[in-house]
Amino acid sequence: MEISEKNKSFVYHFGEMGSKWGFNRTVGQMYALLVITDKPITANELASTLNISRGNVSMGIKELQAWKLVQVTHVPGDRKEYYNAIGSVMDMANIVFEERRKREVDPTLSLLRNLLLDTPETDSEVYAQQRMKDIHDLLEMITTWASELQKLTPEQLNTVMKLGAGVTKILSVKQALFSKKENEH
Amino acid sequence: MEISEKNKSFVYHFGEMGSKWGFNRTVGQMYALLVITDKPITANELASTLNISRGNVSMGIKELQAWKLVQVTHVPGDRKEYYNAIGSVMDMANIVFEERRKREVDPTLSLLRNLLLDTPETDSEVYAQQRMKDIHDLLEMITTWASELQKLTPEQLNTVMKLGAGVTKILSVKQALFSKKENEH
DNA sequence: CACAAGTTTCAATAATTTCTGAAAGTTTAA
DNA sequence: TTAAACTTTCAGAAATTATTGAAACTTGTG
Repeated sequence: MEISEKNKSFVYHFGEMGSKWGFNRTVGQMYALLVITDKPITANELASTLNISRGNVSMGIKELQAWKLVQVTHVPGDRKEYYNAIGSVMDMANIVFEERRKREVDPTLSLLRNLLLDTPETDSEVYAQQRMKDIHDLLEMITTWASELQKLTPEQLNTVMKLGAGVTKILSVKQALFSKKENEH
Repeated sequence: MEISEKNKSFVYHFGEMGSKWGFNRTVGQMYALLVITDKPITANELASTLNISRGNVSMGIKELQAWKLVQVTHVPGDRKEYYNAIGSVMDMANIVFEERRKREVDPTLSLLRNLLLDTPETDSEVYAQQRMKDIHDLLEMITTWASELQKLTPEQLNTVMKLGAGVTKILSVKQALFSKKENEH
């Protein structure tokens, strides 16, 4: 499979980025290539295009499947497996966030809850626990919010996202509604 | 410096987590220890408490300072440097997000903008560019949102977070109000 | 200045992670 | 049932990253 210079720089860049987001370089490259390629690709094509071994591709695909980021398809009359990236870019982001929540945030919350169970004795224990509670509450707020957002339909989500700079305006609208309702009582 | 079993498990856990968030294990441990410790700590205390070398501490502190996550203080009549974690837990989260944006997202956006400059020729180029554009737009949206949220006061932020999916309700009300005003013209 | 009390640097080494490629495993079809 | 066409596995090699510790550096003080 031939790859253009542009696509090459995209693929290499996301290889490096991947390594900061929980994948290794080659897994990042494989996924990047799958994302920008229209038709499904075989393992051998991935290997030769990226100059990596066949075994490495096999393990990388396995990992991407564990992340639910790639799909296997078959071409009639062909025994090879064809791989492609699942869903829209937004879907991908959701999957990665969700999966990292499960792998990193959930165990952290569970540890923190445990550590927060019994009451602190000394001043320094009080301090440490307060910090742990702050971390716990922040993580919980972020994950709650994220899962709320994931409940929205794509259109609703889009509306909310486009809001951008307007968040504060919404707050004032809410304020207005709220005080109005209060007055009606 | 003595460290309780609880604090030890906190510190070790955040050492592992740190390695998924852009730090290495010992830097994560050092930071975790600084975060839950009330009074500032010396480099030698960090080294002996965490069983790591003095040189390692020196490099770790340097990195945490580059992230603007720790501060140096001095005790009168003492030549040693005392370190402590800067700000609230929310401040820390903001700093880490902001810094990762600078280091990872900004270069990615700049690469993508470059790749999107000239017009695609073939169908597969059109497809690749569309994907790159989707990624670009999503990253831009997320960073816009993040910087908006950072501008909010803790209370406002809390309101927005608690609002969650309820944002859409407010939005539809806003929509209604807006079109009413339009009609009044 | 000279020295003591500290911190930083960095070459060498250790630890960890990633990658390869050959062998083993699986599946389909004749 | 056999063989061809493919995929997976995994031990060892290579590459990368983290850590140590001793030497160099810096700074404050008598």
